[in-house]
Amino acid sequence: MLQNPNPAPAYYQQAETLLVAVDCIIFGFDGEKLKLLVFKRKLNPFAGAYSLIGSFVHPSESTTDAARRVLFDFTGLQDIFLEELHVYSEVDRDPGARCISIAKYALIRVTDYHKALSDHYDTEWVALDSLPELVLDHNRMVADALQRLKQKAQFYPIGFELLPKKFTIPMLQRLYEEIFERSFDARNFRKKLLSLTLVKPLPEKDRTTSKKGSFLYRFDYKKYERLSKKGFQFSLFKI
Amino acid sequence: MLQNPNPAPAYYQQAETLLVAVDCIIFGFDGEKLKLLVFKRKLNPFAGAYSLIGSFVHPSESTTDAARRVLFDFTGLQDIFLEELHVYSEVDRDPGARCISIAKYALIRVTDYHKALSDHYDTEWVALDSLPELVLDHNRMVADALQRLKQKAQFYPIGFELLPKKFTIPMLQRLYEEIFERSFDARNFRKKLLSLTLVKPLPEKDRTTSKKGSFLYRFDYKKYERLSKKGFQFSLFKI
DNA sequence: ATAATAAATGTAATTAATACATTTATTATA
DNA sequence: TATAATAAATGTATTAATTACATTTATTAT
Repeated sequence: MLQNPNPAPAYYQQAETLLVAVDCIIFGFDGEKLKLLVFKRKLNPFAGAYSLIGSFVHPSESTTDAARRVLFDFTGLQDIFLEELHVYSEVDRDPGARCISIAKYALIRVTDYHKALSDHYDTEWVALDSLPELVLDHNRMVADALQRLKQKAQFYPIGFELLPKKFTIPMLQRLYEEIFERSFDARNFRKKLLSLTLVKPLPEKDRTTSKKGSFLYRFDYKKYERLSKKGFQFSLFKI
Repeated sequence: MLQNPNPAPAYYQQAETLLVAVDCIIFGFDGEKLKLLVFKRKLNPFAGAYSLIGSFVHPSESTTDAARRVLFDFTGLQDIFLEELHVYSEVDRDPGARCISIAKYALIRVTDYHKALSDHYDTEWVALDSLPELVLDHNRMVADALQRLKQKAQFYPIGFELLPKKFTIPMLQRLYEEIFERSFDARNFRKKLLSLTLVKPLPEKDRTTSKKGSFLYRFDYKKYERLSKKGFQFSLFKI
């Protein structure tokens, strides 16, 4: 990286600064439905209304730092899937101030979340198909994030971030059916998944959904990384 | 959208503001090679160095407005493909000031650019495989944009934004070979393209590259929009 | 012992992708 | 005016991937 040869503070000083926020679209899957974690605001502005979980970005942190900070504060979770969605910067998007928001979406394992200790009891999981009205442009952010989730999940194995680390094939199928709003043939789904050889069978069964029980599997992230470096393209179905 | 019921300026006033910039990764294709439009800085900071084309975001404009403003200033072009790439916000990314940059990539038709009158003669097209060193984290931005271009071009018909509106099939194939750094079989490429029925044949030929001449086609954006709303997924090849 | 339930399994038919060589239209040159 | 040179255009057979579809299995509760 070139180092600045002639620092010219005047160049920067004549530019105007803006408020910069991050807002997190936090998805979860309870085994049945896709859910969104929202925040019921206790304080102004927008006291009593629902909003995404967010914060202003401090000068001493990157936008990723800020997002991870609020995710930790609100869920107690670290090391979760987090990816930038889009910058929302319309001049009139926030009537309170000129503020741009960098939206990021996160995928969390609801099972881990339940265990995690959070000091926030003002968060709520809501079903994506019956979202409340959210403040500002947050409903738009959620709609965009959902579209991105669909796009991304079609060619990247990010669905596994929403399941417990040990999952069954029927669980994964239900998640895919929920994300893509369509059904899959159980035989073909299983066959295609196993043909990728990216899930490792475990000698254990999950017995919460049937008497027979269903074998548990684990996604092999290392193998996926190796293959994708060689040009492998993950996909479980053709549109 | 909920309107702010209790404006609370104090909430905003206690937050710190940041400098926000946009930087544009501008791709072009000259029929042979992928090119990047860069700016040779005449003034400080970084006088004499190469940089992406960018600007600070004014409080009175969105980040898209800002990007379109600089694109127009530097190329004279409007209505070009422009999409957000990523927010670069590492605390130490700019030694001159705490400044985040929203990188956007643009695809332009070099043929149009040559015609456009621009009052900037300090821009240069450089080949992507022999990029100069750029200021700050701009080389990283270009690398990320190139990766995004590959990803996006695989499932969206954005390659057509880099070609003249009337193009030949061999031209398109050369562009794809350049983007994906691989070769395609001319028969299979043509067959696949025509099977999508998204390019309309014209009764004209381009004779700049052969004595025989090659028929010109036009991409049918309206048909593509219609089909993609029904779930159609554009793709010219399997990885 | 039987009923009930979700999990697990295989094959044939269809569709899509790949590999591969010759002819065509045209211009420049002998 | 015949020939050489050049890039464009074309078809088929093989292989791989996707789809459609119905029965058996393991287990628990009755």
